[in-house]
Amino acid sequence: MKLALQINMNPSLYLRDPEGTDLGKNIIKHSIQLIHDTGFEAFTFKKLAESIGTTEAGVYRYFENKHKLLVYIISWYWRWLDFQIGYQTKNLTNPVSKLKKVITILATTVEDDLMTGHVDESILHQILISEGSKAFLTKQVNQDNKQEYFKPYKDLCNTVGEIILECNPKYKYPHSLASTIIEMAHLQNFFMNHLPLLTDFSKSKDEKEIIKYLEDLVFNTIRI
Amino acid sequence: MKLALQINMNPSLYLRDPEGTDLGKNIIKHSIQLIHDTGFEAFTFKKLAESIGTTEAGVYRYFENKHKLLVYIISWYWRWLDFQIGYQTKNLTNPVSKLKKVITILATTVEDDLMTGHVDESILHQILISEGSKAFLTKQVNQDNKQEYFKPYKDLCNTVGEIILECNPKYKYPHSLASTIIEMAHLQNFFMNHLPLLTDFSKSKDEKEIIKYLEDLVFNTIRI
DNA sequence: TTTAAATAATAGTATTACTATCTTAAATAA
DNA sequence: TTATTTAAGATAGTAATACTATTATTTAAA
Repeated sequence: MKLALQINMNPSLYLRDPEGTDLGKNIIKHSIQLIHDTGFEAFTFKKLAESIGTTEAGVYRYFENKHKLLVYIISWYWRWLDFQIGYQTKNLTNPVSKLKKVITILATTVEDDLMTGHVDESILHQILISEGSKAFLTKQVNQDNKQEYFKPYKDLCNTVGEIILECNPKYKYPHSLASTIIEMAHLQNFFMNHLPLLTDFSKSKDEKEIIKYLEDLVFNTIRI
Repeated sequence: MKLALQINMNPSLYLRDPEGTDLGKNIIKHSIQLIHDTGFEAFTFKKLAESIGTTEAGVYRYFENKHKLLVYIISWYWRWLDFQIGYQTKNLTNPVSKLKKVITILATTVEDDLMTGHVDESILHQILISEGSKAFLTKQVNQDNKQEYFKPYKDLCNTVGEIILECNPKYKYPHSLASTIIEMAHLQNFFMNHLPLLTDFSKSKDEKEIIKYLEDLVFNTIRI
């Protein structure tokens, strides 16, 4: 018996549902690995096809282009994070503990979740750090947004915003603070590892420091 | 008589100094316009050459590739911001006023500075919002960093960090908070205009709201 | 005035980002 | 069981990108 967590995705992101076939699952699995290894700029469908053992045309039958594949992968992770937050905070009654949990989830490199066979969440977390913002920092962002490509991000932001409001119902900027926490959980990690002088964690290079920084930022801001 | 502000750039960013010739200045001027119009992904040296009225080979004599040109442009703006902050805060004695000034400078779309003939700062500000993080979110970030490409960003971050410490010498994360302010001044602007549900400024779409959010964030965090 | 340097003009290459077509293999329906 | 749809594999082709190289022409400095 195998438990499976099914995350449902926006169908206009793909031509054929990658969850439905072995080749599809391989496309997801190998693209996560390859984007992580080479970076999104150098990532091509040809290299992906080679690493799977299929042809370029085979990949194109599933995804129109590499941008949509990136958005697929990134928004999959946003949904997964949203699910994790719901799951890991559902028994907590104290909103401050909830928010601390949220920060920890966002800022910690996760272990591979066995409930999602072909997706390695620990690599996905790295991709979100390095490539995440490339999903929306494009000229087509408004069109993509109309197609609801970023709904998972908005949902995640909303979940976090709700918890912020539980801590302090009068706080005026719950969504902005939520997106700040999410983005900074990733960006401070990138800076810590690659441009350490932009952070105060250059010595330890420890994720726990990022968590402490974010907790200090958030709880002072909402005055807890 | 013409006042000119000369910003000195890292020579390993270019093959020939673009500040030294008309063609060079045209490359900077038109690339700022073209990157803004088409986005960095669609920006090519061929299109740039056409818009200038020169040839592709002409551009390649100045810059090895479009990534270096982007880093050149972005780091020019970091330096300019750093200069602006120094200039506009030098007569302020109160550190809190200084920090407010900094936030305003970072979050406000500037007007074209006439001291820098061929550079339009208001467009550059837009480029920083949409393309800025692409300068460092690459696989080559460590190499680029060794070449000191991001020194202007670090200097800027340090300037802001110093002012934070003037406000509260005991605050523990001046660099991280500085990079958070800089990044969020840009990203909240992008979200406000393209993904408004990730912010709390969806109705007004007013930069002043971002400033208020950042001031609230910063001064509560450092407990002023 | 000579000479060196910068630019313009042109051509060429490997790779990328696709599209199209045709064949084969596997699953399903009649 | 056969017929038929459907997915996958194999191959080819194209326009654009990201360069490099070569030669000719103009401009500027010695």
